[in-house]
Amino acid sequence: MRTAEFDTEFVLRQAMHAFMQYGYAKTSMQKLKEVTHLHPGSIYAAYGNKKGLFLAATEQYQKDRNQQFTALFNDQQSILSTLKHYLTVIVDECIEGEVAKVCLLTKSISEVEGNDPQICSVLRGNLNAYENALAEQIQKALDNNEFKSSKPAQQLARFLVMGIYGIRTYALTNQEPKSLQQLADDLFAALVN
Amino acid sequence: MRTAEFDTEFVLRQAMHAFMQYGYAKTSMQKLKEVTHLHPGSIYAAYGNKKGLFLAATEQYQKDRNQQFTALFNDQQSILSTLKHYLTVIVDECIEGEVAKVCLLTKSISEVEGNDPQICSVLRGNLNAYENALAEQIQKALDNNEFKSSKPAQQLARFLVMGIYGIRTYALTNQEPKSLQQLADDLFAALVN
DNA sequence: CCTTATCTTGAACATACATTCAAGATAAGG
DNA sequence: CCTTATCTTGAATGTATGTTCAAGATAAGG
Repeated sequence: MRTAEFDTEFVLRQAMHAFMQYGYAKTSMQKLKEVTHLHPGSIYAAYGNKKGLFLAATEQYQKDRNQQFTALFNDQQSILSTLKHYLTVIVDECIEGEVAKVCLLTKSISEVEGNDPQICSVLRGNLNAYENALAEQIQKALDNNEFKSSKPAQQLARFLVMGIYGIRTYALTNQEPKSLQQLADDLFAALVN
Repeated sequence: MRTAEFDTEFVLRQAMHAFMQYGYAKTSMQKLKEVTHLHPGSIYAAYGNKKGLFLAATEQYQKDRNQQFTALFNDQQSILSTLKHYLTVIVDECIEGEVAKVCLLTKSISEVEGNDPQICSVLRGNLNAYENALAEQIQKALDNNEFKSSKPAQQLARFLVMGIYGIRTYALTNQEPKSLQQLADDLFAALVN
């Protein structure tokens, strides 16, 4: 008997960042070996193949994001002000060069859409859950009378995620912080009006 | 002396669709050979390498899109109603299964961002030109008193392209036509309010 | 109609890729 | 402390990749 030695979270976060930087196809097993400090045998024993490692890394990504999201929205502030702050966090992510910068889920689904239904379905599920989490917060804000809207929370949440996806893509064409922050502000204003 | 035999537009459009479907990395020269009906020697003689073919296909894509854009906005309708119609065209593109479906420019820049500065710079230029073309139309609409806004045309155009990028990405997670059209309507409403 | 420049053809090449596997190492159970 | 199950190691494998190149085909110029 013997137990595995490597730190799963470390391995998955390293893999996750590689996939974010290079994309699914262009992240070679060679690269994954390097960043995880694992030998092929260990990777294949633990995750089956490259796709398995990717899906595990996606799960870790989702976990980390959920934790960040929950931490932000479980503070004592109003939901609306937290939402506004959340948008600036996303804008900052789009700017800073070394880390984060893109959303693993949207980047990957854009790449593999139409080519790998299995991966797509997992990513779609994660992104739908994200939309629902935002809808829940918006519903709470409406219930608290933080703002009024003629539209249901679900529709507002959909508009919000559309805007977030849009900002992330726009950031690939224009990194100017002022432009991105202005988009975030305009998006927030459009949401609560 | 001898002149090339193949139809450039056919070749580039075929390559363009392959890149749209599979992405830059996953579109093999094998596939490109098949869809263009060209032998490697001819491709390499005409375009240098895979990247050259991709850039040429991108140029063709931009030409085709410009033509569509100009045709739409040069009709006799008001700019605002044309814009509204343009958004439904985009929504339809996101839905129909066989053709178009994604924007070659945003899909590609998302894939190669951080890995191929040359391709990125070309794509960024094309996307900025797109934003400027929309800004021009919005400025015209403002000049014609089709609507009023406290924001300059450039800011409105930026918000609009953000929304378009967002709709396209959102469509990867949810293909329901009603949802997408509602996003387009909400986006339009946010723009002109 | 012959020459010559250029295009077409497709086999060949080196490289990079995802994956496998057998040998060696090591921790837990008795 | 020995056994054994499991993990680690890294060389090896077969395939797919982007690219090259030399031979054959063909259109234009004189």
